[in-house]
Amino acid sequence: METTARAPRLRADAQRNRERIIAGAGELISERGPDVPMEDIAQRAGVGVGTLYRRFPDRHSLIREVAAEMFRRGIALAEAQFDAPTGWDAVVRLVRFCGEPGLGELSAALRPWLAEHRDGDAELRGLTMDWLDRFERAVRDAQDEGAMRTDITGSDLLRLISLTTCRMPELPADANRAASARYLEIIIDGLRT
Amino acid sequence: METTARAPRLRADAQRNRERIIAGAGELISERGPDVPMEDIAQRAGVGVGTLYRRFPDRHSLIREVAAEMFRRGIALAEAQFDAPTGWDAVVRLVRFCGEPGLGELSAALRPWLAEHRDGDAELRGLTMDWLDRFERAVRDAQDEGAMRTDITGSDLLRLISLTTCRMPELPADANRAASARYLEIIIDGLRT
Amino acid sequence: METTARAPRLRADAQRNRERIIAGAGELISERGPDVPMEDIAQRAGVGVGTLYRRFPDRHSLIREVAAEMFRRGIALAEAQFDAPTGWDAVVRLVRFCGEPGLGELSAALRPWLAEHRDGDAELRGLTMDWLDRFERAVRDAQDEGAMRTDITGSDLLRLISLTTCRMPELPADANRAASARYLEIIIDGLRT
Amino acid sequence: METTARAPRLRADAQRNRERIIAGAGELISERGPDVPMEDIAQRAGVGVGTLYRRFPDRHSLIREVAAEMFRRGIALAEAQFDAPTGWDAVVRLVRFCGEPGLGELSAALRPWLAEHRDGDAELRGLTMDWLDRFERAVRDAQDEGAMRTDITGSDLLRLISLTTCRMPELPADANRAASARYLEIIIDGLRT
DNA sequence: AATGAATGAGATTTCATTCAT
DNA sequence: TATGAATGAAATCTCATTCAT
Repeated sequence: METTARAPRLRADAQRNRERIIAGAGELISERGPDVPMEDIAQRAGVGVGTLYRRFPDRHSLIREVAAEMFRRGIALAEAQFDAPTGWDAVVRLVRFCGEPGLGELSAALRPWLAEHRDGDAELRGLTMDWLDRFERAVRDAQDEGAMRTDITGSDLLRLISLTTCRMPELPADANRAASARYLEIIIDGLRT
Repeated sequence: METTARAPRLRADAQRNRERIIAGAGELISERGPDVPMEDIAQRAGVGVGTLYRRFPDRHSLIREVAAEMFRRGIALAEAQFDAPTGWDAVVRLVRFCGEPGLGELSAALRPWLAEHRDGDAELRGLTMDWLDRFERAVRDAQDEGAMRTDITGSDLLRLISLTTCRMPELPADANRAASARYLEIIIDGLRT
Repeated sequence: METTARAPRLRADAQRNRERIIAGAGELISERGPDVPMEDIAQRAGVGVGTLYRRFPDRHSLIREVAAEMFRRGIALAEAQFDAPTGWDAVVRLVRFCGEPGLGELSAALRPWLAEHRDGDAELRGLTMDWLDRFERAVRDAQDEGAMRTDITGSDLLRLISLTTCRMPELPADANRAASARYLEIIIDGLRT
Repeated sequence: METTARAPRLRADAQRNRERIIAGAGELISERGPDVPMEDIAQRAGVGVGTLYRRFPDRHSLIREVAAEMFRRGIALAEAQFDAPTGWDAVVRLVRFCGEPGLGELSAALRPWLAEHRDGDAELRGLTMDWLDRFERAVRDAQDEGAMRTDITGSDLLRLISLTTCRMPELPADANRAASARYLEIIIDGLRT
């Protein structure tokens, strides 16, 4: 199955570059926000700027793709949870996935950008709805099993998870890191019936 | 008592300019992030860039002041709660204050900047500690009164409040707004013993 | 009387820069076409690129202004011919003006650009119509005096004048120059009754 | 007889590519000037850039060939007029040929490029001289027959023909088209004795 | 002191040309 | 041989900061 679909299938090396660009861009955006220079992104991916621009005509379309890919990963993961032993396990895995440093930081860094652009972008809107949808379905399954408290919706839970990754500037850096892990466990515990 | 401390007290109009710049910068940073052009900030404040630079030698020192002022307002508010009828009332007011759209958005927008710069800036570090401190004191007072549950610290509460203002890009804009208000009430309710 | 009108009147030095930019851009475009680097245009005008861009937000709007100014000069000249002793003199002056190296070359160099953009630009359309109009009026005056043959319209004449400045690549450069001067005289002679 | 001369005769398909490139480049240059991207030229010709560069080592040599081919076609046409019933017929055909939309526009678009490069390029110089030569010979033949006025040389006539194709930006697009056809007829009529 | 013009370094983007597939 | 991916130099454009008015 294709990850990116569209367009007349890339040559193997080009596809590899595309993936490295998306991955590298994700890292850099996590570290330094969505304004990080295109040149740096190219460098991180080990390609020239030209290659970056051949794949993504401008910064906007690159960031868009980074965001889209992030949601696609989430959706694929949710999809894969069909074979999880129980619905509860599926939810726990999804929650941990969202809390992973890579993903949590990226999604925090993209939050303002997405708030600005999501509504004008049909595909992105579709992806976020899709993601939210599967996430909520997983939650409902766990609730139907009786394993998870029922006074919380999927989107409540997503919001709670974001606590995990946001760093409070009132606290020193290590206090933040410690708190994040702690919150993740608290949340998972708190979800049990 | 001086609001701004330091420096040889400004002429009245200069002081007014300074305030308009800080206020305007706060708004723009909330709307468009801390990279918004200096020229736009000056315009929003109704002054020329020259004036902006006369007051703040560079972008860093301006943002720093915007952040500092934000904490000073919080500290002043906490201070003023000495006369609140009960400690619980004081906490509720502080929580609502943090949830105010203006403030909540600004602090969300400044979060990455602060995470990056707070540690190298003694005054800012002092202010955040001071703010956190008074906030925690208010919490403790309310807890001592027996009005507030005791398994939550001041910094836990601050983090919880941030749920109130963060917009989830998975949700459409109005769903976010609705959720924010709802969370604020849930949090306040949930704090009661 | 203001040449450029619009906008809140520029400071004296800024106005001077604006004029130097337009003039320099006109020269460079004549010499090297409408694609000359903006950096070179700035340099020719003795300013930094930044200044160029402050005055003209992008290449398009600069070229547009160069073209507009060219037509404004033509219109002003036509206007000034009210006091020419006879209508015939007015026409001769206008014809020579169009044939002047500065103007003729610029208008030749701008021809493709204008063909592409004139129709989408109301002000430019207005200016070209205005110019054509006054030119034709001058022609009619000379014809009414009986000094000029009547089987040629203003726009025919304009087209003829363009012969004067276009260089035929089939001929060596000096043959072209010689031919140009010769054509100008032939045209003027040929217009007499 | 070879059209392209030089080089070790191309394979049939390579030859076809070469021709499509020249043709496509001619069209694009007419439409968008000699700076049109190489990638677009390749696309118009239905080949990859690589193929384009295999045939023409750089942009200069491509445009050079487009121009050369244009002159070669003119020369061939003039050559073919040996069998025209009269010299006058030959001239009329040549004039119409130069006025053809495809050719007229291309030659107008190439004019500045040729003015810049012709002198440094012996083959191009030779071709233009050759073309001019045969054109003038045709004119002389017609004049010798007594069918054409004698106060006009071949190069005057070429210049006149350019009136036919040049678009005056002072006029709207359709006025230009109408005028072009009209001029062509006027010129042919005007050439008669 | 206030203004907004000027500057130029740096970011974005394009495209001629080379080279791996 | 044909293709189109990769490259990087050069162009466009933005904006923090300085400086003349």
